[in-house]
Amino acid sequence: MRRVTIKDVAKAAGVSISTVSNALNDVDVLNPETKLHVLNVVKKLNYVPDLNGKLLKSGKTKMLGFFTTSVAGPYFYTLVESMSRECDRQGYGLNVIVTKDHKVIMGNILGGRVDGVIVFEELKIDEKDIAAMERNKIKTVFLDRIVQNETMGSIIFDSYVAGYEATKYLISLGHKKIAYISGVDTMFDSVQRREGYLAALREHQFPVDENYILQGYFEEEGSYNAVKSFLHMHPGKVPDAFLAGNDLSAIGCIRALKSQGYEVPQDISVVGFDDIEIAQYFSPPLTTVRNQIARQGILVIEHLINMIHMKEQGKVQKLAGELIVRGSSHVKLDRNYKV
Amino acid sequence: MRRVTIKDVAKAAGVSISTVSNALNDVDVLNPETKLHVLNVVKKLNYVPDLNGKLLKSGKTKMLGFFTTSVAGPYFYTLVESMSRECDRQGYGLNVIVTKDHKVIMGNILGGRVDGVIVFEELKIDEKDIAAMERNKIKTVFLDRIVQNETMGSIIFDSYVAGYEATKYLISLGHKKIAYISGVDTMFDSVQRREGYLAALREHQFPVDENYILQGYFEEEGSYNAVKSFLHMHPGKVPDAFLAGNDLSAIGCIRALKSQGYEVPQDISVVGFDDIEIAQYFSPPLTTVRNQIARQGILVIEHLINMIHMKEQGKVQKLAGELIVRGSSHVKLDRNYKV
DNA sequence: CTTTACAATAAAAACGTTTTTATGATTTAT
DNA sequence: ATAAATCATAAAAACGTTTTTATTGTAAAG
Repeated sequence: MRRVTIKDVAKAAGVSISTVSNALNDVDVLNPETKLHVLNVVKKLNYVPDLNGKLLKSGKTKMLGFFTTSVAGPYFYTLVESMSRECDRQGYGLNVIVTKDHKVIMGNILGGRVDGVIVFEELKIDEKDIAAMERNKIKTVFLDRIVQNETMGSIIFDSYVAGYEATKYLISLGHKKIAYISGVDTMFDSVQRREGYLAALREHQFPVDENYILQGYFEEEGSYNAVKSFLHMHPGKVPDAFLAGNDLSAIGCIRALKSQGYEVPQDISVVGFDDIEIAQYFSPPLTTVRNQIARQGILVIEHLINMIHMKEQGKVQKLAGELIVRGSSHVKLDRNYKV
Repeated sequence: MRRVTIKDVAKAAGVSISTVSNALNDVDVLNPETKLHVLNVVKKLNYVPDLNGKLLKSGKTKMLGFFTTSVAGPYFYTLVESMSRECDRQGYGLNVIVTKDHKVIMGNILGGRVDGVIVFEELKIDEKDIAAMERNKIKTVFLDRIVQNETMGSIIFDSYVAGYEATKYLISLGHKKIAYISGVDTMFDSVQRREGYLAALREHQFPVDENYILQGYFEEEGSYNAVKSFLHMHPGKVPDAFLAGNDLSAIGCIRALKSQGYEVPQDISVVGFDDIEIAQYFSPPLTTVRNQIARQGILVIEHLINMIHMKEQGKVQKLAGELIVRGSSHVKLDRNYKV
């Protein structure tokens, strides 16, 4: 049984296909009776317009494409969920393409299957690809790097501000000796967070002690070792607080502190970044700076659709983090004051 | 700057468009020299075939559509991740449509934008819709209900067996007063699990007490409240064990129990379903029945693509769960026995 | 040599729409 | 009363491909 097309409807209704099209698309040029008649035939034949024929003519797919190497984990599903909802709200669909196949990626992007593109996928799309996309005026939003031109923008987290705000928060609790557990020095986020931390210290005229910057490699184990060996080597200068490069580091840090008999947060406050899922279930629950993922998703779609509608050119937006205060941080207690 | 089409390539290469098409699609009818020449021009002009023109002709989009009301939470992202990978492996793309708009859903399904459909979306698609899909021979796999005909199949978890087995496990630990924290009554899984639970009770001639069936709505908060108010209203009949409709409910349940001074698992055992990521990090680590979600994702795509390739007719597959015993369950201790 | 077969390429049809242009019948204006 | 404007609908073109059919020119067969 063949698909019912507009032709079949036209024949059955005894009109031309243009009349059927007009009736369906509410073009007010038709005799109301004709229109009604056509719509009745449409219903009787269970006709549903083929979207492919439609889009071939219009050139618009009403679909956005999200290209990524994975959708696993809380970051991604929150992002996808939020993007999807915003797409739906604006009458678009979201195409999630999970692949590492460069040919598939570029074929889909340049092949006109989507009206706009969201890219999260480190390193795979190189300068040449971006040039090709720019040439074809493919509207694009990048999530993992900064690109900006007429048809391309970026929405990234402001790790600098996050580091700065987290440090200021610790200072506001009365802490004076604040250590930072660094991640990987080649990573943008890690460096930015540290710079924010240093800026906050400088602003308050706190001395910057190089020894207070540990290397935790963004991992629980690395952080655990770094903190433990620090405590061992500098028993006289135990910090009031640790700012860990991410939540995993914070967990490692807390474990190390506990193993040496310190209480968190009574003796020492610890703050992390990311608000990973276990953060709230950890003991103590982590104070951390959360990426506003859902908000990022909405901004991405808004910006993309604005570019598609030519209401906006590509721009770079930085999203501030959100401090979630939980149990791992505490106002500094006077040493002589017994709880 | 207009899009580069096959016409432009033909003109630039001095050949017909059919020759260009043949060169691109590796039809071995062309003079090798001609082919090479054409491909060079293609490269020079940065021509990329428009997928829409292509699919209009072929009638194949090489896209599968996943229709759902949400992608949030570990179940969905694991499923989407696994389906995506399998799609990618088989040369398909996955279209994730998150919407509650019935018109959008049916328009996309019947509009031929995808070659196959995966549906997870309670209640929205009714019998009439299914009839329309069957009439149009839309290849479909349902995840939340049983449908079977030539072009439609289902892959579901055997929640009944899971509920039954989990309950039997609790009974085997010596528990007698087992409560069930229900999810949403309109959801197939929730009902099935409860039926399995009831069947196990009946099999052991345990009385079924309606008060022991709480409403947790598949959420931590809902479960927390349900358990807390139960303990408040029936202080005399505290259960030995709770079977929670999913892991989130189990967590809410344990929190509620702890807040009232009960120890898990020493005083009360708690078992959940799903084995979400935090299940193993929770304190205590959750005993739970694991859905083989990743496996389900692969089976879905396999079945769907088989139907598309006419290698298979619709079938119903039930996937058994797997009991993961962790710290939240414990053999029943005699009340007089002091640990 | 002429016919037939074949190879290589070009031309045309098709996919299902929307949109532009054309046509014929009324109505309005002069 | 005739030309112009309007209305309702039909016909045709277009979107970018693939596929089918047609047209060459050349080689093999008789």
